[in-house]
Amino acid sequence: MPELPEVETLRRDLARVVIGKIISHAEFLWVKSLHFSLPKKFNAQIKNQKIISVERRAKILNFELLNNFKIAVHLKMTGQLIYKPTKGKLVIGGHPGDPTKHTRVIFHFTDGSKLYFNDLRKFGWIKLIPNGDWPKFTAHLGPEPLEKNFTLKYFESILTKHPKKKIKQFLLDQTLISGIGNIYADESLFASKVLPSRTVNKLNESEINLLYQNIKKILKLAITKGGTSIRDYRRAGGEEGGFAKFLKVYDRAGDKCLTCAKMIQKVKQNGRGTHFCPTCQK
DNA sequence: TTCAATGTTTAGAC
DNA sequence: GGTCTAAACATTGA
Repeated sequence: MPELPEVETLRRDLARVVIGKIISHAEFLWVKSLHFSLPKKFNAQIKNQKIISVERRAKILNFELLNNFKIAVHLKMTGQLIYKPTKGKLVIGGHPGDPTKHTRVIFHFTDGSKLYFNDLRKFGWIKLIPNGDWPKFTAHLGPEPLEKNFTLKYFESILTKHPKKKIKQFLLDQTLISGIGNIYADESLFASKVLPSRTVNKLNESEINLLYQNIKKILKLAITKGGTSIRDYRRAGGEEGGFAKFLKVYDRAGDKCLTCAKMIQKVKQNGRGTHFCPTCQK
């Protein structure tokens, strides 16, 4: 599921409803979502703590606590964070307001509202990170593509350092740029008329410039639409994101290219499903 | 029924 | 070291 636009959408959704709330405790239906920490220890640290902000770094979402800890959440492929107000219903398969069979963790707030962490495939994780450990915890992540430090100059410099890599795998490398995943890699390459299989050192100056601009443009647009729901991704209220209908190649294998009407192709490239138009992309 | 596919990350192999 | 594969896991659709 979630790439930068989806996590950012969730961050905004959740910031509106959980800032200022006090956590009473977390309930673990699947303890391994905590990875190698223990529920007892985790709960001791978060009990009665106020959430002061909700942040995002790459595809990681953080709940900042007043005691200088962060609850960091990675949704990996199928994670969801669904907020359930004290009153009112929530719409996600089944009875409104109930946890699903994939609910792994429930955060309980003192006002009776709840936050469900659902994760079908159980790849996602929740960790408690002291603020002081955060820099080294995120040290491996490249710059945010929508921040000022992601300059064209930087983009060119990392391209130069990885001349032999295929451009799609380059875009997916979180140590170089953080937040791009399979959907937005394919979409950015289509918009730039570059085949995913192209080698980095074969890109010309105008293609590099176009790709740089398109990455930012598409990520921003996807955020304004609330991200892309293909299967599992949901916003904090349980709704689907609105960007799926704007996809040009991702999940459109066999459909007509919207530019040239030829069929969109799908191949497996380095283990990832990869969509492209064989005519428009060179 | 069986097999391959799924939006991520990373340890381990070469 | 760079680069690639497989694995963490459950479900769905061909």
